[in-house]
Amino acid sequence: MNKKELILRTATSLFSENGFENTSMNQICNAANVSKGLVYHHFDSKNEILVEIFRNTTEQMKNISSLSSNESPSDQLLTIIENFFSQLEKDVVTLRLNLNVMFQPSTREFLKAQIEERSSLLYGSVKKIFDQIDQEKSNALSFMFIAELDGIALSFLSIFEDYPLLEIKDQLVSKYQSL
Amino acid sequence: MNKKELILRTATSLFSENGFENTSMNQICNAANVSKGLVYHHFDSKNEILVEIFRNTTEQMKNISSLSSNESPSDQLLTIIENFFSQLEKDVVTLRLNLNVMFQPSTREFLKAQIEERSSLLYGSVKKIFDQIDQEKSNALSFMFIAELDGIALSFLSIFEDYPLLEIKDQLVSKYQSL
Amino acid sequence: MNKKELILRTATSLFSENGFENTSMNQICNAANVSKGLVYHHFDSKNEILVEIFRNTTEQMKNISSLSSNESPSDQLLTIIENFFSQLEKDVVTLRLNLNVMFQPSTREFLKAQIEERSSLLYGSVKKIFDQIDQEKSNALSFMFIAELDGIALSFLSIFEDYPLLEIKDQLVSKYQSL
Amino acid sequence: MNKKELILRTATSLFSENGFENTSMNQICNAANVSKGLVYHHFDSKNEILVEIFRNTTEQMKNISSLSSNESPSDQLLTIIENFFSQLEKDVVTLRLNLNVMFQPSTREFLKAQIEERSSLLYGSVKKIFDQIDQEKSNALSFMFIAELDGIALSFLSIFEDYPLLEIKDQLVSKYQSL
DNA sequence: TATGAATGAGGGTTCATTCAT
DNA sequence: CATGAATGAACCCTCATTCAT
Repeated sequence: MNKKELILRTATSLFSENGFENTSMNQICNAANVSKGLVYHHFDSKNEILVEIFRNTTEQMKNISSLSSNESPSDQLLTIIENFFSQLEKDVVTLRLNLNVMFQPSTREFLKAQIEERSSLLYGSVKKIFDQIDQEKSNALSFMFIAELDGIALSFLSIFEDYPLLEIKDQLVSKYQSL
Repeated sequence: MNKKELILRTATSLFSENGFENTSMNQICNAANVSKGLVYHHFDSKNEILVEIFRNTTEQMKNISSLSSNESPSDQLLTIIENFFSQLEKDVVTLRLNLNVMFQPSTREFLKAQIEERSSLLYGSVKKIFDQIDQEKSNALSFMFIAELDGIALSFLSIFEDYPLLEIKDQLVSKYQSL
Repeated sequence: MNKKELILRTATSLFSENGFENTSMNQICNAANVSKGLVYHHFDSKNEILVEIFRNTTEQMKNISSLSSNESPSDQLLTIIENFFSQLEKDVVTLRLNLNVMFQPSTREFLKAQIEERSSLLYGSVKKIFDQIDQEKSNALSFMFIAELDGIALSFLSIFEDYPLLEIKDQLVSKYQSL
Repeated sequence: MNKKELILRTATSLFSENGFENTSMNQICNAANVSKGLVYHHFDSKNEILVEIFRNTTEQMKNISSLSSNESPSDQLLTIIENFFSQLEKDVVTLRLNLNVMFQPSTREFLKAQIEERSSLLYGSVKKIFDQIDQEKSNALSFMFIAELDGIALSFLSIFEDYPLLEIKDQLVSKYQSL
């Protein structure tokens, strides 16, 4: 079995559960049943582990979002919404880690480049869609659309069990399919 | 000036800037030009400082939101929106600290009670308004409304300088004033 | 009892015995019967301890060398020689530490300023004497004189028990008193 | 090129530059572009690398010093002086390494035998010369002569660029050729 | 010869907290 | 109300060395 991958997975779940700063290298080693030396053999630093986790996630996002389509604008939006909600249910771990890391000044700092890459990636593809709908307002509309998704993710993560995910999704779908 | 207040203010700005976990008691003492003993005279622990900061902010929020009104539902929403955006511009420090603290599992843990109080406070007042608009969907509409605000705050904090705050606000206003 | 002084003394003897790099903070703490935290309360880093030790020694050297005199040049040289040999016998610990630290690139690096200060201090006072003896050759003579002392210290430290310190001293004295 | 030789050379220059304790096996491997396994295939330990470097240097010294001659005592001294100064200019790396290693208690310990061998080698050949000059004082004279050379090396390494090597050499030459 | 994954003890440093004054 | 010496556990990281391939 690939130890490096194991470390990465273990770290991801620990970072997500305890937060990056509150996860020690020792915890990772113990959880992965691996020596400290090995972790540092594969990764330059604790930061670097997070960077690699982030890099991988970004890569996945790219692959998903690159599926260009010939659908109508509103259908494209619906696809994004669909992906977003299924992601939300499937991978709370990654979501929680992302938010933790983005609002922790120290981690945000050294992930800056990647965070910005992701932002512009998402913004770019959304903007392209809204350009077809309303050239003039497309900027604000794009930001609004993204803010809605972000806000839902944020609320969902905060309340979690009781969050009416389905109702909210219907709300969004009905709003954007009529465009 | 009151030393306790001074410590509180200093801690707030440091927590916001570096994150709670990355701010040491030493830093607070140095920045406030105060001895360690004094800080522990006023506060039981580092956690307790954060708790008190949070308590104060919550208190302010209560005062603001308690301004009950006889306005129409949409006007009430507009008032909330108005408050929200002015708060956004005025007090980025507090906003950043809130988000940092909410997505850090360790801090989230011991602020749980207060976080939930705030949530239900906000949800309660918003729900009351949407009940007047659409009894049936009011739950989803409330969550959606809150998600929009949260999402805007989040995006704003991420992008910051270039965020089209005014356009977004107009977008929101025009959406909710027509209800 | 002054704990800071205790730490300093303990560190000096350990550094001298094991070398700076091979003395751990743990060893210092144990030997001084003091907690790690206290050491870092008084000193910013392990390096800083060495810097302070060096600073103190430099200060002592200054006090000794500043005793200006109205003696003849050769008598002044004899005084220096006298001081040097008594120092050699009295404080092997400091001597060994100095040499260790000066020929360890890492330590030499951060003590650079002080090492240079000492060098020029010694050179300055020796040069002043040789200027009175032979203006033209005073530079080379000074360097030669210093080299002799350094070389003796070095050899003495290497061989130690069997080193004919007295004979060597006589040799030097008879050489320089005839000037 | 012979990999073992390559490792030896790389280690020599790294040890000289950073000091023995501050050079890691990893650095050596990277600098020599060689795997860890290979280094440990050729050398039992890090210490053993240093031992072998030292052994080689000692061997060279032996070869040089064994050139017995029928010259006059003072001419023999001049030859030694000549060799010493040319060595000084040619191979600062080795000189620096030697001094580093000799004043680091840990390394000194396991090189003890070789260091003593060198000392007695040098002392022996110098003593033999001074015996011809002044039987009675030859011991002190020998130590003095060696101390002068050591001291010059030491000063030279400390000051380096600005050291008046030539003047000093002249000084020495004129002193010993008149014997 | 040659590689590099894997170990684990130990390195320097930070930090919230306590307590005598 | 105010100081700062003192603690000790925990932190991230380095390192010489081993071993299967």
